[in-house]
Amino acid sequence: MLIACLRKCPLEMGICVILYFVVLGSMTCTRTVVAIFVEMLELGFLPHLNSVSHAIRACGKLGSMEKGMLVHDSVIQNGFNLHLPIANSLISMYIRMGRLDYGRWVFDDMHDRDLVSWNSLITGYARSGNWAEAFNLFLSMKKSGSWVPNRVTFLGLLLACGQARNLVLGKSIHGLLICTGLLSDLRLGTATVDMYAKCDRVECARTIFEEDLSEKSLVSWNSLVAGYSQNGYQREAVMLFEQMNVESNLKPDSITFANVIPAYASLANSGSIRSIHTLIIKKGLDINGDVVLGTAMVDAYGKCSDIKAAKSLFTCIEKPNTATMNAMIAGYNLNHHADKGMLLFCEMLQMKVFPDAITMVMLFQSCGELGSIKQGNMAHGYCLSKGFSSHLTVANAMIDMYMRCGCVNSSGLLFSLMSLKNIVTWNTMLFGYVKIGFSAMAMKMFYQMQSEIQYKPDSVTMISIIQASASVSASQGVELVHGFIVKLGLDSETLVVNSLVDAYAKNGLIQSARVLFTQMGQLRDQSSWNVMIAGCGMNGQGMEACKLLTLMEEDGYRPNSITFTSLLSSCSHSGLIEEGCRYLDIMVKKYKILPGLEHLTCIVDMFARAGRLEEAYQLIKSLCQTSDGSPLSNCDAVWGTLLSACRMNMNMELGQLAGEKLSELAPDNCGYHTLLSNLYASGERWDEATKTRRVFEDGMLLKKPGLSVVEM
DNA sequence: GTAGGGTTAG
Repeated sequence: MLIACLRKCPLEMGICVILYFVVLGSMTCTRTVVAIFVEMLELGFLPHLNSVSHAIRACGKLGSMEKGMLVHDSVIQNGFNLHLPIANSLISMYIRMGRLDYGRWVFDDMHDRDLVSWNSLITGYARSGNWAEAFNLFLSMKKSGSWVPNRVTFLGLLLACGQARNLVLGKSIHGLLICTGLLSDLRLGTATVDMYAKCDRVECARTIFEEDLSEKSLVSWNSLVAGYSQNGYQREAVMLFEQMNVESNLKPDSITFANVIPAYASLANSGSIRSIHTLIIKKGLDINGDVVLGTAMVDAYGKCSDIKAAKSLFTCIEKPNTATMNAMIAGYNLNHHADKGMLLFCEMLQMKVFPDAITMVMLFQSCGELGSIKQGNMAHGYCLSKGFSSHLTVANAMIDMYMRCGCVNSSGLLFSLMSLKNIVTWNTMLFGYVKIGFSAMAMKMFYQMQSEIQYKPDSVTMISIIQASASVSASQGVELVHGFIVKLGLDSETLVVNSLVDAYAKNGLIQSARVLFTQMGQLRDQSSWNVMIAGCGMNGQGMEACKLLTLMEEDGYRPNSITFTSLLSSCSHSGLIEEGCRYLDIMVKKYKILPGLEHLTCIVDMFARAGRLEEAYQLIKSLCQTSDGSPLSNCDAVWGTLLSACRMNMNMELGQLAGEKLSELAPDNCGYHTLLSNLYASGERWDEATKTRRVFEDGMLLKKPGLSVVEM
């Protein structure tokens, strides 16, 4: 309608209409600006310089390459390309459309350039991740000698430095900003904070954030939160986020959340992730529409073992992308639903969401978790066909998959064929060998690794080697590896030392374990205490274990579920029944920890060892049910322990009760049926023994393929 | 006319 009217109007009218819509500025108006301009061209009007400029910007905003090129054609036909601002507009139009190649073409074709031309292209390259070209252009600009970089140039360069993690150049720009006094500029100051954060120099970023930024924007806070979060400083990220909410009057946006959520996820439990979720909704942010935010939340739920919440959020995300899929598959793998992870991968292909190298890593994890070599081989084939197998992390995941599936030779072959390896490659092989009991092989690899100077053993390597050494030459092995650890300077790593304490204790060298534990001092964490308590237990020093709990509390550590498992097991091994019961009571009443299967099994085992089966039975009856009287899930293992104890003590009556309970709870489990049958047999109650055996032989078990009778 | 910040693995 409007265009029909225009046909009858003079040129000036067209320009006025264009200006009117430019001022209005909405997307529909932008479309109208382009439509009117194209119509004017078709009607043969010679466009005015001003309207050409507006039309170019409108095309960039619209992202229409077709219209953009049409306008570009008219520019050339009318010789407007010689006009510097018009050529510059064309460059930014193409950059906005993601066509840097066209932008560069316009740039190369220009007779005259100004600082804007250079800046547009430098920033364009930096934003698209081609930082090398951004630096090259900057050098050419300096070489031409006509231009002095301004704040826009520096913004582009800082962006490129961050992406390239080029700290040397980043620092020199920082220096230039100090000399020119530009650091006080909010945007430049923030960009400097961001550059240091991206180059893993969070402490420099923090100093500038606090000392040089007199005013802080939301982007300033977000950059620093991201810096902490992405460089492994989770606590600092969370603390800064909370500080921001208290100190500044800025409101966190979706980017703030996307940055801080991974930090919360690696620190917190699912409860606090749920509260973050509520907070996001309260702030009115669109978690389903913003795929980056949604993905971060799916991942966080997965990491905190709340797979239900992860799935229900995942299904609500409107346009899930590759990262979203990867996060969901990771969640499934982590929570023992690798089968679902694999299914999701297939769905992903159907939905035409294309897998990337990370997806491949996740897929191999699923195959490894399931021990499914058939699927693993298929995934390997897919990887080869899509060219992912040259990725180092993908190849590492593949080695791990073959190891987990028991195909040691395939892993070995892959390893020997890899021209590019890293420490993770070696660690994967080492850990794989240790897990399947090939300790000698692991030790051999460790020595081989040390002969190749480019691979320096790290704490992960040493934790595998500690385990391997213990089984290779028992006590001597641990001491030998301890020596290596000291030599490598890894004796200040808590995880490594905990592992050493554990290995000493497991090999009966409780005195060495104790000395090391005492030497740890500040290095001790909660796990150190747990390991030492368990170590005392397995060396028959139950009373020592109990004393350690008191010391642990005095040291300011709160015992957790694992602590009590170790302690109860210690009491059980040392026949300390009264102490065991007391600690169970302390665990429930003082520390509000609900007894899990592992605790109950220890307690039953403790009574059973002392032949006090009746008490064990009463205890299970009272503890193996939830508050509404229904049985606790998976509590068959506890009844199994009792049944086993009954057999040892020839207690027919209780054994029968336990057996009945088990046929209710785990009718499919061959082991329990055999155990009961053997109990009857040892009491010479042959009829019942035969009957029990027949129940499960005639029953569903034999109909299940793959199940075989396990003799106990 | 050019302008800073985000998700997934190891």
